[in-house]
Amino acid sequence: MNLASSIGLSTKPSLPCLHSLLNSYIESRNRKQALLLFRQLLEYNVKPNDLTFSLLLKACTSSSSSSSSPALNSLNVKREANQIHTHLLKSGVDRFMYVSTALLDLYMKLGCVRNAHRLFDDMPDRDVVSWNALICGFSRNGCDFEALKLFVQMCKEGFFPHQTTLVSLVPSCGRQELVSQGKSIHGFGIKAGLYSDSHVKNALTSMYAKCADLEAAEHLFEEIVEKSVVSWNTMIGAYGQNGFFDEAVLAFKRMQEENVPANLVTMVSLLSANAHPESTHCHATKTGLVNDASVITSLICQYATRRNTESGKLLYKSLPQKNLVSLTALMSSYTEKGDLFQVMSCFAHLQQLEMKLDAVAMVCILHGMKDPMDFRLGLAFHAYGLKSGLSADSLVANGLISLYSRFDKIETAFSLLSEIHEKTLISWNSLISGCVQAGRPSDALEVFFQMKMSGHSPDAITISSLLSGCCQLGYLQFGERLHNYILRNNLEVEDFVGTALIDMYIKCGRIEHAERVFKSIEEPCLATWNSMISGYSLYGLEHEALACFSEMQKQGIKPDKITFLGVLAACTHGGLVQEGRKHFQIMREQFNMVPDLQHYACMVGLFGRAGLFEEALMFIRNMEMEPDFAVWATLLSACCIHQEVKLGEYVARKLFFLDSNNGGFFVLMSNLYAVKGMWDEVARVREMMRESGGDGCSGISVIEMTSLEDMNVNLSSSKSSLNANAWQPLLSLY
DNA sequence: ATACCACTTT
Repeated sequence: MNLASSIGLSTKPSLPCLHSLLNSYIESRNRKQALLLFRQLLEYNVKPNDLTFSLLLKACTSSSSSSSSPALNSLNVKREANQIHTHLLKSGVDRFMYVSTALLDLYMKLGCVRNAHRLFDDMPDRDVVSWNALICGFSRNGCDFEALKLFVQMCKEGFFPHQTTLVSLVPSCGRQELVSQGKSIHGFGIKAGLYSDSHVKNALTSMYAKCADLEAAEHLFEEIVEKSVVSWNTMIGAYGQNGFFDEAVLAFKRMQEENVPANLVTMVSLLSANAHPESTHCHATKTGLVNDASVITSLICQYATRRNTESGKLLYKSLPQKNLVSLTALMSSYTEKGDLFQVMSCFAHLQQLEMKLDAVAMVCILHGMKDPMDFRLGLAFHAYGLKSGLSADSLVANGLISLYSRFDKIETAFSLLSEIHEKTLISWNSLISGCVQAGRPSDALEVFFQMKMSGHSPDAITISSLLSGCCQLGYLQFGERLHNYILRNNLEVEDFVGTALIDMYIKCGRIEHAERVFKSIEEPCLATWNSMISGYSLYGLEHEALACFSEMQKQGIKPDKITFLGVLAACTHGGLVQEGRKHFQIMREQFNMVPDLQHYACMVGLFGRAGLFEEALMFIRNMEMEPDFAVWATLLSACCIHQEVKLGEYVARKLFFLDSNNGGFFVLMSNLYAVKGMWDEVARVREMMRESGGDGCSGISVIEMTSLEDMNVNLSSSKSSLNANAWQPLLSLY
């Protein structure tokens, strides 16, 4: 095929003419056309010179650095770079330092660090710019130590760094271990007079922010006289990355007051700092930035975390070029909502577009399967993972482990774990928390011992999973050992571990220990407050629960539905009718929450126990949803307390029609008749119970010996009463 | 003529 005709040239073109064509392709960022033109030039036997190669390389770099080109790292592009390299050597243009430097830069942008380094070594001459390109390349490809070493080597060889050198090198120090190197470079810049450039200050600001030294970042930022968009973006990002979300939004406002127009990075940084998607969306629409794919994706993500799937969907539709990241964000918002159907239609959409899942998208889908009905679907995606090779990815493997354990297929989860070559702590944690969530805490402990034997040390996630396993088993002693482990290893008692510890002590009957842990936490999070409130409530300490609730609000923590469940339960246990009414009202009116059935059941219990049956019935009538079994059962148990036979019978009938298999109400009814001495009725209920095949209630209690001495006594006196084997691993734990 | 700072999804 004649390439010339495809481009539209019929006669042998002159070199200047080709150069001006190349220039136009650079402007339109058309890498493909530039390459075609180059091939055509070779067909016509036109000899390219240094400028030709310079333009060609420029066309390649400018196109691949733009985010619109998804194939940045594709094999094709790398092969093209190699071919250009060959032609460059053949035509002897490699003697031009600037052309070789441009090629070096292209290699670095494609991630071919070794090729770039070799090219640098082969260069007969180098200047500061070649050194800069090399250092920058290493730095951008994550080879931070090498970048620093090269900087030293460059200085030793007598090249004096430019401001550009520093700008390229400083990002390599954006991690805590290298902060002192970063400070040295900062000092070097001041001494060497390379400090006037705002680029250097921007880079340093960002570096300090990444090292979590926000004060230094702020200080530098204020030093910048002419703050550019990049300076502002850096500072917004700095606040966001360090969790100072309000400050990020304030910085954005200041930026607007100083009339610096925002760009797409501003929007993205602002959104990643948890800014309101609505107002950011509005700003992006006004400025036209909403047409940018990365802005749209960030918006979808932010809407997703707020479960606004509708806006996410609309935004996704507005994308001219669909991409997997946006779709994953959309899928995760459906996952959060528990709408697996929508997740699946996203997947179907993805297949229509002939896109493939990546590890993140796969994990997102796996995460969405929670219902036992979804298990077959889970198997199908496991198969997808095997066929596509995704299941080899550690993220996916861990996702599969927790999927199988969620469906109570612990054995499969075990074998998946055993197939992982390099088991990470995360893999072990997936299985441990999977076992706990599947209600198999003993298996979780078993896995934990295996993990210890394979040489891994537990982290906060391991510990908190195991602690919640202890709750299920009532293993106070093991819980205490875990607490000791935390203290001995100086693990931070933060949100998860703190809450798990408090829960464990509460469930194991040690409210005073729970209290002590709670008081040791400086800034308890919502979940921690919730645990403490419902703990007090469980122990019948209603006044402590209410005091805790008001203290929490004083600290500026906004309660959620779970908080109110604890608060209402406390009122119910303590018979605080007025307080209960008040808090129910606060929940609805002040916090705009729609109560769940559990909240209603609590209130019905509150009224019922106080003997306010009329109010209880009125309350049920006014509910905005159908009362469920628990709501009526609560009322029935209140009838037992107050020996309300007539109402009890009415409620029992309701319960029977709601769920005749749940025999709990037979027992309640029989108790009610027994209290009243209505023995014939008792017999009748017992008969009905036998007929229905239910056994009333089956329950288990878990208790634990309080000290090792007690246990040893028990073990020696009657071994059969306690499973000694179960304890052995606990005793030889550390 | 060649090099540079700010950036999202589990």
